[in-house]
Amino acid sequence: MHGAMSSSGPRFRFAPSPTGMFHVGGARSALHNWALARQMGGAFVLRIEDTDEARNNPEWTQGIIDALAWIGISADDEHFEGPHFQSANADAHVAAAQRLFEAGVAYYCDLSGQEVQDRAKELGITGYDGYSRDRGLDPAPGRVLRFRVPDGTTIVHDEVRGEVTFDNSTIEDFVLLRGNGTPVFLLANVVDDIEMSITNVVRGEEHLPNTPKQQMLWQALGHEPPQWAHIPVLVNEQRKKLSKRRDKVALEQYRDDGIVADAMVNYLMTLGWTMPGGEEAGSEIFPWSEMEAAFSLSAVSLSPAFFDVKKLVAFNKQYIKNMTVADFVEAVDADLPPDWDRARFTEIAPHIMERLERLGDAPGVVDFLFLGDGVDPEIDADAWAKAVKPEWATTLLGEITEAYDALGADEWTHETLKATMETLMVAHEIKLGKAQALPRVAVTGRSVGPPLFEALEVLGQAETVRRLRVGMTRAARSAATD
RNA sequence: GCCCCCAUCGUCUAGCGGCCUAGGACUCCACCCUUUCAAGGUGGCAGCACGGGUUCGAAUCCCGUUGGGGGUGCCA
Repeated sequence: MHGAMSSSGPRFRFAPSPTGMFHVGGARSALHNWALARQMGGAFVLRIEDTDEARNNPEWTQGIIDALAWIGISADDEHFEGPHFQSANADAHVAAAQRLFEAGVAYYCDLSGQEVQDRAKELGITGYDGYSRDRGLDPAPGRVLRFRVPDGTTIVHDEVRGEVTFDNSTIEDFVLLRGNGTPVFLLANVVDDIEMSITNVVRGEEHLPNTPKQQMLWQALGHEPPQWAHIPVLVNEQRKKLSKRRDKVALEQYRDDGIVADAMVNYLMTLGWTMPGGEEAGSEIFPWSEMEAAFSLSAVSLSPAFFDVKKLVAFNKQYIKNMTVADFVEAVDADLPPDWDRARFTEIAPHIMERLERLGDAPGVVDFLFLGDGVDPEIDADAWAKAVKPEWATTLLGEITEAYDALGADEWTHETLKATMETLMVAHEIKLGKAQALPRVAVTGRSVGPPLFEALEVLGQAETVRRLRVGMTRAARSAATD
């Protein structure tokens, strides 16, 4: 699973914490790293940040790998490296902290969180005031190790935002090691990046405020900081950062909802970035290979983007429509009841592909073909009432039924079925659109569905005629009650 | 409160001083086509937050205001 480390190109990383479902924002970030690593012949390093919280991760880790694979980030690809686990590197984190302490750039403090707050309130400031900076405390249980933030300013060079300057006086002496001796994210993250020779950190904007701190750590540890890049966050309709509590953010959920992976990937890439050439093409739909080659951080927008499910679905429709029948049938297989005849489904598949918003909608539009012979579909009352209303409707239904019944087996094709109906309808001076209404409801139970004649061809002559006859009976009953 | 970031149609965006009476995509509406529904075609509604500068000329540069977002943990 560990990819080749032979490449000398840039090393990107994706470092999710295994806290559950895979966030769509994380997916976009992963895609950016993936595109860059591949186009530059570098590495995409997957590191699972499993410190604390979720300790037993095999399940979640596999979930992350599966989710990545779904959007095309394959662990088998030569550019893929990992997964590495942050927890396996705990000793190095502590050792780095130790070095920082010995070098005098970090010091111990015995104030509890509460005490820090109380002092701040008393002093009228916010955060930690550097109380223990010069107290020369030794390590001891309960004492935290803090970084001694130097005077001056820290300039972060960001590939999407340019230069961002922070006045160090606004950065408090932050914690490196907790009272129980364990490292915090800020430290562990930097130490791991250094150990894994990461050269490019591309992550969400929410990390921008952490960056000066991490940059100082890189330097204090004797390394040149990586090339930073902070991409804008994804927000909901309230313009708030997508949150697991309020919003539907799990990639897996969209997958289960019938969103095609390529559509998700394509849509995610349009958020904050525009594929060159899209305007001329009049479309934003592009194959991954082209987006991967064209993606550039300097072209990424600076503002948060709303994750619009409507547009995602529009993309999904496009992708479903453009699938091959074989791929489509394979993709919806899991959504189909096991007893449905796959061969029959394959016959009708081309006719429903351009009508679906989501893969999961497929069964619901063709279920009338899989009822089994002799089983009547459930007739929608409103649809039926509307279809029988015209005075010619019942008469025409009868004529069609007899004509279809009289057809030879080799004549049971959608062309003949259509031509037969057209011949009969002229006497009533109506168009095909109206003529097919009642037969459609009689056979399928609904007023909308796949093209009628194609569906009837698949259904077969015997069952079609049988249902039409049932329809005749029903029509007679409708007339009686009127 | 403090720090940082951001600001073009409802949404995602193109635009990087004159090509902009601001272009595309999604949504919505109308019409055409049509075997229902879709798809497709054509057209339409809709935007440079505001105020000052700079300039012959500003959506584009500068300043301010307002608005939004992110961060302010011994979470990651």
